[in-house]
Amino acid sequence: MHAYRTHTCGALRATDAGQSARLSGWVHAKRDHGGLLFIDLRDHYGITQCVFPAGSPAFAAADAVRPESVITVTGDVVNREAGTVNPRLPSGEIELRVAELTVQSAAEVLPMQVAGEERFPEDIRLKYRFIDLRREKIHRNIMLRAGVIASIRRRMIDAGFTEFQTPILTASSPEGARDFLVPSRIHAGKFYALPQAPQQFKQLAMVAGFDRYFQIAPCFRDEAARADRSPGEFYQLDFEMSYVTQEDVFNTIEPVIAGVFEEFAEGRTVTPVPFPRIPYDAAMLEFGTDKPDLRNPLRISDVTRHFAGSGFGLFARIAASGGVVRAVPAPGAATQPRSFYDKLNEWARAEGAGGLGYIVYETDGPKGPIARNLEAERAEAIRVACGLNAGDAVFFVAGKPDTAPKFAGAVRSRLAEELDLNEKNAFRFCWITDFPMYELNEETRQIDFSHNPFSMPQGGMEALHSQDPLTIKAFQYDIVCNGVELSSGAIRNHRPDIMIRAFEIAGYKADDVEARFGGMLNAFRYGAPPHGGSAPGIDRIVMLLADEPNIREVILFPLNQQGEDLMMGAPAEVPAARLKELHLKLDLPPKVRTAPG
RNA sequence: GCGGGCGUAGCUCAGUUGGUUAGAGCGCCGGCCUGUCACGCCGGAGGUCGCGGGUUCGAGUCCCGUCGCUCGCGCCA
Repeated sequence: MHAYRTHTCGALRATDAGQSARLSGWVHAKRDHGGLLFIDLRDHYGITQCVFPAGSPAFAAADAVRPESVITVTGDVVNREAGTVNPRLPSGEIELRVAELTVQSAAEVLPMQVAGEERFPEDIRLKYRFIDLRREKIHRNIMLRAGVIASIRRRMIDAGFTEFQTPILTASSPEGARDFLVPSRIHAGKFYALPQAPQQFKQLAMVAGFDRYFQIAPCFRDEAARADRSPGEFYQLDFEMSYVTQEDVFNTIEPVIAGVFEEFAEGRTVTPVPFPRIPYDAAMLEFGTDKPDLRNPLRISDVTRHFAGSGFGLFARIAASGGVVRAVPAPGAATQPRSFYDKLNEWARAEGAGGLGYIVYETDGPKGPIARNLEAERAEAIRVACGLNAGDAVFFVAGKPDTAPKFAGAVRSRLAEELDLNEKNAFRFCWITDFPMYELNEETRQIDFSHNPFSMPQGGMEALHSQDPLTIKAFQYDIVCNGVELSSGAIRNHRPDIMIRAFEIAGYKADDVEARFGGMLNAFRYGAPPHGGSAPGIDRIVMLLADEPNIREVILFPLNQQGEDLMMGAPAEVPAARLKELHLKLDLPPKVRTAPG
């Protein structure tokens, strides 16, 4: 018989009754009945109940063993008597009658329990992650993550992509977030940077003629954490394709994403391909955000013209001074009590809005403070414009064109929650397309790139010379699922002349561009294919599929919000000799935290 | 960098208007129990109420500061 096990703890069934078996695993739970003792033995595969009858030699050993100790037990597989079968356990028809018990590793008293569903504080869970990961939910999440990544690899390879590894020790990225730096020992005073994304490498792979690249790529950014953003590092499905238009990219990656979600959907519905394509401007109008949750059926409309010159003075004045009025429908809300409207108005004020006006369309006409001052035909026109019927209501957000639409988006989310309108058990995807190439920096009054400066402007060189920069769109797109931005991508600018002009508009001189992005520009001078791609976030995909609001629930060994590894003790101080070797001298701020607590 | 919330036993939490010896459940230790399955029952140990200062006859409770955790803003190709 094998030294540790003949079966796993999830393997034995009624058909195995009569055999002898050896199992190894953790003591999940122990139930001592005096003359009879049960141990639920757990491993990666499942749980098997082990019985230690009175007087058996293993009884005393079982009595002494603490939960989460690792033991090996040998005995006979027996059918459970009628009435003692556990239908919640796959192995619940049998149990192991133990004759021999060996303790492989005795556990000390635990800082947190594995059995049960008690919640434990994050710092304890992270410090004892190896115990936390034994718990069913997170163990399953990590296995889900592995399954998702395997599925992505299979589907990408089937779609003709090749996986490459790009450097981890590389040069500082030209844009975006703060880099993690690694000092060079050989080159005094110089630093490597960890890649924020393999952006330039994948583009260079296209220039090198590989046609379709992908990688489950680690990315490093020295920025603050959020619930849906892990500090320091994360993974993305980084991919790039040559000789493609934006539609080619969409048509290629949609089946991969939809396929992965369908594979792990477990009864939840997935948007069929092709995913809806929503231009940025339309998204900002209808949803008040560039990452709309399409499970929410509400659509915002612009009703500025209905209030312009109307009897409702407040909105008329806002309309006259260049402001906008946005309408958020609230179907069926006419039956809501007055407190419903008051509560929302209070919330709006707390959020910094002036308030939240509304019209309720009763069977005998429009009601509410606004309706009293608004001409009946205008109220009727708004009803028609918003597609409302008697019994519905509509809320209004009025203000400046840059803030009112976003707040209307918040109202849309809030109303759907309050009225319980969001579709359940669904993954609703869309593409957001046609992002603006540039935006006006409110502080400096200068024109900045609004997203990636390496995106191809729509209209190419001609647009850059003839159009108002703020009206130029880029071939830049996001995938959004249930209000979560999964990825952002673009058709890249592969033409040095167009790139220099694009940077010129954003205030960069040609020399600066050459100095900062010379490597890539140079590559584009020796024959570069038109190319584009994207990079969906792996962690966020798994979060959605696992239905977890916190990204740390889908990462094996995450850092805490302060970017510390409480288990390994990172970051850590290093010996003076190592610093000297790296030509570094510390210049610490006055208050240095030496030890936690 | 800024703001909200939290901090009481190993863990989850309760703790009245500031009042005398700070509680419960889980866990731990001991005892009882032959069919439980997060077993049950009885008993026990376990506390610098995050830390420091202040107000007060008296502080877990009020005030100030500070530290930690967490959520958000800034930031995030």
